[in-house]
Amino acid sequence: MVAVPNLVSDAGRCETCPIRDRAICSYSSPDDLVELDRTKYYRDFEPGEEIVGEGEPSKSLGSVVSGVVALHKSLEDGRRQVVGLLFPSDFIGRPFRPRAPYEAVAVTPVRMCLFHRSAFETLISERTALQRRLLEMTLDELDAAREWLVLLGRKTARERLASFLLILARREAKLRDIALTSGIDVAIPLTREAIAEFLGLTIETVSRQFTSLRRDGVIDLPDKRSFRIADLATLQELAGEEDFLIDPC
Amino acid sequence: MVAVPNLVSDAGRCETCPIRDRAICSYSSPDDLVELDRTKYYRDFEPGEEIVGEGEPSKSLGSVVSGVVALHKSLEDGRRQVVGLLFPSDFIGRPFRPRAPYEAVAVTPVRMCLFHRSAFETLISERTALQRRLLEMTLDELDAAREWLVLLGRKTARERLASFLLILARREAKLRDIALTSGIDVAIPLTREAIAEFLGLTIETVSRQFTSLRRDGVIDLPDKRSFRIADLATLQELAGEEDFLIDPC
DNA sequence: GACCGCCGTTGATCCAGATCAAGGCGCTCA
DNA sequence: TGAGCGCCTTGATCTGGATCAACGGCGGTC
Repeated sequence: MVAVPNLVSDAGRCETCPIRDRAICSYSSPDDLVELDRTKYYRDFEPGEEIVGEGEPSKSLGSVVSGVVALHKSLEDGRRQVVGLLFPSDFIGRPFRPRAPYEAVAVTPVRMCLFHRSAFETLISERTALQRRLLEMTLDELDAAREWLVLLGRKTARERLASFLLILARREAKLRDIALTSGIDVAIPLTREAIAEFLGLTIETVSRQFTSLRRDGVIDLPDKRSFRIADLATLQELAGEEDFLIDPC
Repeated sequence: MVAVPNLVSDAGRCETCPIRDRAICSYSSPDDLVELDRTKYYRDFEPGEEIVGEGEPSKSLGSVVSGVVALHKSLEDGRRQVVGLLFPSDFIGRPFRPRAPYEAVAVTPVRMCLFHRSAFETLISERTALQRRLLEMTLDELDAAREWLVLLGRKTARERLASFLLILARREAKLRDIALTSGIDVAIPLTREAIAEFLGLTIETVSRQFTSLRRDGVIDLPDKRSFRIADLATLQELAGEEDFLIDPC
């Protein structure tokens, strides 16, 4: 631990950024990029560390560079629901509104590319490419949230887990630039508890559904933090939607 | 019934529009407004009439001027979930993406202020006030959708109905420009079935919860299409969130 | 190398809400 | 005026997932 443990002094320039072509900056001109480069800063977070507090005024906002972030909302009595799962290139924060209506927590080690709120609000007002990209990303996230409403409102526990596993598998396939087929091995970056909070279930039910899908030959479970698709068709049928998208990269 | 029954030839100009100061045009300059006025057209829809089909390429998009619109998504076996309830000034449609991932249906008689897709995409690219406003409205809708995720993921049937009734009551209070207090009378513009599809419940459960809230002195039910708040504090406590917003007008 | 704490699994039981079933009420239309 | 129908309510029963409880494995630590 050093004095300012999480501030990354120089982690690279925008041109070589791994999320350059998918994040909020992807429509930005070289000229814009110089400005972004000057204004941005990186910060790292430990698993479990809070990135934005629920209802707190957040001073900064920005993109996930690496790792996984969960957005939580809670009821007073402690019931919790994950309302969003963010992967690299996803954007966190609400320009033009100081306080976030949810809590953002690092699920894995996370690196964020951040802007101070006021600086970002200036940037986005002046650089229309940024605004346009943020609008598109927000519309995609809204579509994804609405898909999730169907899952929470109407799907069974088994269907929910199948949907979740397919999201992870699609991400993995896209990342490794391979087709989504039976046999693919996929990492599960969440604990059973986080999965339960995401799916609107309890941890016990999630565990039982894992076991049940394995017993029925839909998936293999080499260990607790990964799975292998044994029967893609069945998994897709269970998930109930061909072109499901939660993570609109 | 005339030849073109739903097209409203001249229903007014933008300056006198009832949603002028809340809709997507609310940041638009007088100059912008002239352009909008020239491009827009009105169309009326009957209750039950489809405004946009699920997965269909939609040729137009625009704002709800009056009435209530529900956004539906369905699973193959017919399970349905309402993923959004839109009131006057809310915007329907997805610029830069031709097909809607949901079905929009008029719940009451509805008047829409519409633009042809290509005309709107040109407009929004040229007029940054429009784009900025659409971004804000989309961010608000995303927040509202995430509130709804908590409702569907974690709330009981009773809490769900209480949350729904409070949304209606807040709208009514704002519309009539009065404080939200016990005693307020509120119209219910939805059938029990539509409410059930919104709350992720069955029609029987919704009906039972209405009866139960009435029996417990939380609400009165003068008739099936309205209610009166008898005990606001209890209703709010049940809903579980002080500053709940689903309709971000 | 024994203890502890965390995470996940499994079993037993319970219960909120779904499902199945039967009317009731207020319309429209013949 | 009464048949038919849409909408809603109420009752009886069933069940998927929650809850309560026990335990197993595994990594860290003294």
